[in-house]
Amino acid sequence: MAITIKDIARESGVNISTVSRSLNGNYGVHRNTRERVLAVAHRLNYRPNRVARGLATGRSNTFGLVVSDIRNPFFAEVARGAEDAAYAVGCDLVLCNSDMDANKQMRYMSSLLEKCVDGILMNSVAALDRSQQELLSESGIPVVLLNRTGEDRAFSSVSADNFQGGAIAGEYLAKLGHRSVAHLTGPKRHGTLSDRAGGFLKGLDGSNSGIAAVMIYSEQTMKGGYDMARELIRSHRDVTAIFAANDAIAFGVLRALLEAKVRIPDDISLIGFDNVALSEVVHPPLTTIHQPKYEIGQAAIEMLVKQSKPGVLKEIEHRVMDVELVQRESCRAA
Amino acid sequence: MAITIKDIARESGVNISTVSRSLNGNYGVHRNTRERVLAVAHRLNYRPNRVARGLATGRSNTFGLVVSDIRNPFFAEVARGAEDAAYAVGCDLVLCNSDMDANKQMRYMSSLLEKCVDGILMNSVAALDRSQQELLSESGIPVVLLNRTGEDRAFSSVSADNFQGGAIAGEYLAKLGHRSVAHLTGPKRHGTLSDRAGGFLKGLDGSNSGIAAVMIYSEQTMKGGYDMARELIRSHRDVTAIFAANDAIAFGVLRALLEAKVRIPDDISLIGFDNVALSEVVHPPLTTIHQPKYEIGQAAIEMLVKQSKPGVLKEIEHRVMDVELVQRESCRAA
DNA sequence: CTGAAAGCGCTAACAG
DNA sequence: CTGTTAGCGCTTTCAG
Repeated sequence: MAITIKDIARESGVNISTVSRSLNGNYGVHRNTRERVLAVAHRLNYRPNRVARGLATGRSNTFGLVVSDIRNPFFAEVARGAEDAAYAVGCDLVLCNSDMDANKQMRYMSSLLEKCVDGILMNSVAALDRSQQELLSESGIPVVLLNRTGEDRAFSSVSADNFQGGAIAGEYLAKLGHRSVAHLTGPKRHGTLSDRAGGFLKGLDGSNSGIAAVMIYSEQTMKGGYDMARELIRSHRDVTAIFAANDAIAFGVLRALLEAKVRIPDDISLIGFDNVALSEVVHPPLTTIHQPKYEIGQAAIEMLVKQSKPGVLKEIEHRVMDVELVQRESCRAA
Repeated sequence: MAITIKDIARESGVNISTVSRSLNGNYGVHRNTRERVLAVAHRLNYRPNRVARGLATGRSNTFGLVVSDIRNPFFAEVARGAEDAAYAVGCDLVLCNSDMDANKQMRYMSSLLEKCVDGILMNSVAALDRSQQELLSESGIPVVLLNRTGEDRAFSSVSADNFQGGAIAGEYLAKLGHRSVAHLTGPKRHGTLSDRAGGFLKGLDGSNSGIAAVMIYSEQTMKGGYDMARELIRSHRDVTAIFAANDAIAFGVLRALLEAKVRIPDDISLIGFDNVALSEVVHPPLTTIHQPKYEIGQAAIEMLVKQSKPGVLKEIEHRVMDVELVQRESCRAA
């Protein structure tokens, strides 16, 4: 049987509420009493029961983290930032993998609410549907959405400045003198990716040189990148630069071009987005747009912490983080 | 205010204990009563409070997962397997990153115990020290160690068959006709890595051809691999094959050899260990020893689930998972 | 089959 | 400053 405040109360000859007070805040309790109590607690190797405390206070000091798949390096990085931020304030994180499956996501949300988490950080399947929105609003629990700026205005969000990132990529390629470029990306209507595409076009256009951009849509994976690149070199032999909507796509492109004996950057320049760890490992090291993944996770938890403070009226907040160009070796002047 | 069994009891004109019984499917309640109660619960959109239940039952339906860093693809994969297994039995996982720091690890263990988790899965910093062992044993909570077979016989463990994996690598290289090989690995005294090294020597030796193996020790990271490879090609020009103790090291080797214009596999063959996702993406695709990461996480949680069942006397269990050779393009006959 | 009642371990008024 | 007393929401004897 674990030892409880009751034991330490008996042992130190005070009431359990005095023990509780001594253990927690510095409210009115005599120095000597507190020290005695603390000593006993230490001697008995007391370990508070956080479940009981949670039931009594209504706060669990736990946040839920719902990502599509923790194996995705992007989310692993976000998760690490989130976990560190939670650890810093004495909270912990329960990990959920939704696989972008609306049902699973719903089940996880229920489960998290039942556990009385103090907040939820998630990259939702898509804009939340009505039942999910209701579930969350009614619960009154703070939520921060990942990569969902703009939509779901009912909830806070944090994401990178995807539009700006796309624009930087476009400007960079234009400045290097590329006049025939391609953008390889995921599904056409995908918030994050659409922003990158829009920014890219805007960036290219900034040079006022009437650059043509061929857009190819597929899966936002390495396989998708591989397929799109093969299609591209078959159908558009004049393209001299490619902007891949994320690094995974870029890796697929790398592979396809390598197989086709198209040299990077000599024949075609390539720029990615994300700056995942591997991007500096591949050959040639990938020039890409850095997105502050760790900081995104961190910021999200900080928002949750702030919003979950009792007495704080939670106003929704949209935070967008800066991105930046990381020049490596996959791009050169046309 | 969330609705509780009290509300649904009042609403359906029965006692809360009947509600509890109906909800939990425990027998001893009339069909009609149960159905009526369930209907009301549904109508009121009842959501059980798992914290309260946890306090009453002493079980939290939560497991702790302590890894050094979730950004390490190996652990991300293990975590995914673990999370899926937990999800399957209605439990969830709290994620902890220890950074291989004994203090952090200790803090996390305390925190998990305070939360009354039903079990802990962890890759410990090293053999657990006395205070940690005591803490865990006294808590009586089941623990499964990752990659720690053999040591800490006081706790269960699950890991890949590292010795066997090393042996396979050794046999493979020997069979390809390599007579001068090198093993690039991490710290000399590292359980997992030592097993791989030992297996490797054994595998080479099986060919009875007196193969010489130069051993180089450094960090088990890409950087370590890079450094070791540079040292190797400077000091041992005769080596024709390298066994990297893990894929990260192998990636570093890849990079170093590429820079030094040493061709793989034409000049030097390279084999890794782990079979992380990237290993088939790099150039050339890496031949490596596959280790069932997902299954390891899964198996570990299953062991925890079994051991945490009330009434089951927990006997420690050591499970070692099979590994296998994945032939790709980084090795060729000498 | 169902109700009453006693907690699980801790916090938080409210008295003194 | 400290003790008393209610609960938090749910499970679980024990009666009936």
